Amino acid sequence: MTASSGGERGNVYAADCPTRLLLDRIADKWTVLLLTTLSDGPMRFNALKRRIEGVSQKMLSQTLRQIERDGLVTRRVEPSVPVSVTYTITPLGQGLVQALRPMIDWAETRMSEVAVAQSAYDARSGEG
Amino acid sequence: MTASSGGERGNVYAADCPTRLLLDRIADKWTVLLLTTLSDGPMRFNALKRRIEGVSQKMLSQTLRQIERDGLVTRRVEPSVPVSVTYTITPLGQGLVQALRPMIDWAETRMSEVAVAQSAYDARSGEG
DNA sequence: CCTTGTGGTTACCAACGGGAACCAGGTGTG
DNA sequence: CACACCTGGTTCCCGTTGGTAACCACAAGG
Repeated sequence: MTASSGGERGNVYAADCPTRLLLDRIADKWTVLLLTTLSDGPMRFNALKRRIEGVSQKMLSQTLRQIERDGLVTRRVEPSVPVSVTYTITPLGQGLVQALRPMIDWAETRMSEVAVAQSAYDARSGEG
Repeated sequence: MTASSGGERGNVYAADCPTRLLLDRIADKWTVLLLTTLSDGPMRFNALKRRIEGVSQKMLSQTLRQIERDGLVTRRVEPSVPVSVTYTITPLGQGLVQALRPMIDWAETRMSEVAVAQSAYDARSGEG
């Protein structure tokens, strides 16, 4: 093991550690997809819904509320004819997106290797 | 928006995109905690259970099975007296841990700012 | 009047996750 | 020999979570 690689930094392993609680929240698929989408620029509720395939209104409003509370996005309501709600990423949220980028890059570049590993695993467990 | 920041890289927004499926899997709290723990060195089942507070045997074995299938860790069974099962991270898994590190660092350094934002939000929604 | 669009909330139900019991197989103890 | 105990799981039960779809309010358009 390469000395202090992953263990003693803060204490993410304690269930009561606030960093762990935050990590539980940002290591969430809808949060990641929403933040990366919003890092492209402000977007309205239904635009987000159309952009991110498979997200339900429920999870969309719920996750948006959550990341708004965390200070990662701001919610602006324009009292126009059909009321228009725009979500904008904050500098704090932009910082998180930068931190998430390596993970997304990894998923994109290493995906094929993972697929190969999965096939090998399935073949192994198939034969016994 | 800073040109190609978050949108057109692959197409993580399509539900059928394999990268999105992989992202859904690695953006998971137990996966993140397990991989970072194992990046410190091989560890046995119950050692992992003791180290990561709050994880159930069920989720532990389930998540370990999953990341083993993904080629991120290897599972070695030693037929010793009480059978001993050791999990070791693979080079592929180590690469992912490196990619996850910025996210964890962000959580640790920006946590206080998030806490402030939450208090502000709660105060706002409380009064109005 | 009904339909379309906005941004949600709510009811209902399936699926996921946690807790604890149970399992297998050998070891130590009385 | 019976019994509890260690290992690493799996299974059962149940509560919480998330998905589906309906409903809400409001205004424009036909």
